[in-house]
Amino acid sequence: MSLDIYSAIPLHVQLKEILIKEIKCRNYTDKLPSERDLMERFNISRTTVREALSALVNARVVEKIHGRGTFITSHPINEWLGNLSSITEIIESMGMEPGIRLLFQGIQSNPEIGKILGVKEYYAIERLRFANDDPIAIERNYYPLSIGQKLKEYDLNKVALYTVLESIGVLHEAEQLITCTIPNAEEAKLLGLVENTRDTSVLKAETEGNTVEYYRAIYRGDKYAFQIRLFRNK
Amino acid sequence: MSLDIYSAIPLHVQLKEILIKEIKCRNYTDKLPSERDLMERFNISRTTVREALSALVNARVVEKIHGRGTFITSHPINEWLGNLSSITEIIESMGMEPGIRLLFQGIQSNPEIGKILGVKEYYAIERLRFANDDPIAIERNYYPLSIGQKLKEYDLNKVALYTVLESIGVLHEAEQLITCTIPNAEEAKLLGLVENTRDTSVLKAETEGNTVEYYRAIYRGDKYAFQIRLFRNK
DNA sequence: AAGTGGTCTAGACCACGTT
DNA sequence: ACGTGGTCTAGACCACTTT
Repeated sequence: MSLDIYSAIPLHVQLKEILIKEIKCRNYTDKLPSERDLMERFNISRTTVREALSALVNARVVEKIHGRGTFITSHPINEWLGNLSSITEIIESMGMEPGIRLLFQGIQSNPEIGKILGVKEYYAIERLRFANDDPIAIERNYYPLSIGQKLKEYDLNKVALYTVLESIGVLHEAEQLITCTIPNAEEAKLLGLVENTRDTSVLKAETEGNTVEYYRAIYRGDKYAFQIRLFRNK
Repeated sequence: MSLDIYSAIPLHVQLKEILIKEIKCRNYTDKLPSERDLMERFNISRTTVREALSALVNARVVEKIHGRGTFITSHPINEWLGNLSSITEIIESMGMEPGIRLLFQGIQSNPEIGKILGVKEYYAIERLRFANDDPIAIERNYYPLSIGQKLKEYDLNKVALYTVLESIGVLHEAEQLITCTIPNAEEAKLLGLVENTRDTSVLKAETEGNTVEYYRAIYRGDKYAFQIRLFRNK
């Protein structure tokens, strides 16, 4: 793996992505190579190395310790687990009935997403989430094709996804590839329920006298992931 | 306002703090000086300027637009205000009675915290927060000694802190130095109410049949601040 | 003493947006 | 054309940690 100095993608971004991949592949047990090592290995200046590392520090992927080195904060799998079923859990805890409708299931090849996942094609599942019959979010999950093959057999209109993943024994591999989004402002409007207030990160919906608020809550990796927080007003 | 090159505080940190101050004092209506302007004004390299600005971008205080300049995202003071009293507000909005008990008030000198604040000694206030007589959080606020001097005279068992800060006219300076934490797992256990579930960022408490959940929610500035979200389960 | 990250410089060229 | 931020270099010295 090396950098392409003719690429339009900045070197520090390229390096960052390589490091993320290597961390995910467990190439480092705990500690990353030193900044000067990376500098030599990729033939770039230390500033550029530090720029890449800064992004990772910022994304909480690694942590720097003065005089000791750069360390992987934790393998992010466990944290993901909590999020997988959280929409259902939170809706339930509000005394509302969670619902799911499958929008799409099959192979996709969006280059932007493929780049993040590190593959060309992937298995996508898009589902509309409900709380008391009110659509509140679009959830998207992306998996490697191998896992998608196994998912075909299940009725994803009813079953919680992570239950399926667990039952076919691929929960841990699958986790790293999942992204889950709430609607952005445009999508939300299409759903007919959301009014953009301050910025795209805080949305409000009025359903049956209940004000439901959405917050950006979880930052993961180098891209945003979203988790829903519901507040029932009264 | 200028930089002290002999100070132990890095130049980019000094610059960052000056810029924060100037933003809060409304010295800029919308747009910050260009990187090259700041470079000349403070006699530092552009790298250092960019390092300071990066921290502000990261903290969502400013936003950079390629080819146009660096812009203030929004005057961040109001948002802070919301957080200052948010614990009280949220408890009230749940129909519960908020309470406060002062645990400690005085000068402290924890090196770790001092480092964050950029001083050796600081004035600390630790308060236990209640919802319906149930302790739910420990709140810690740190201030420069000058402000602490003035805070001594108030009964912090009763008064909302930000009301005091406002009345003595130091709200704006104080803001940057406040940190507010919910109990970590260990502390929570000492409070006798919380069971750690998945990780330290999600805690649950069962009080009088109500399940209360705590979430890390808000990232502000260069350090973490925390905001509590309560969910009453029916 | 050696290795690590932290800070800082001076200068270069590129890409984008406004005038 | 000009000003802006974006990227990148090569080198320096400091502060902290381990050996």
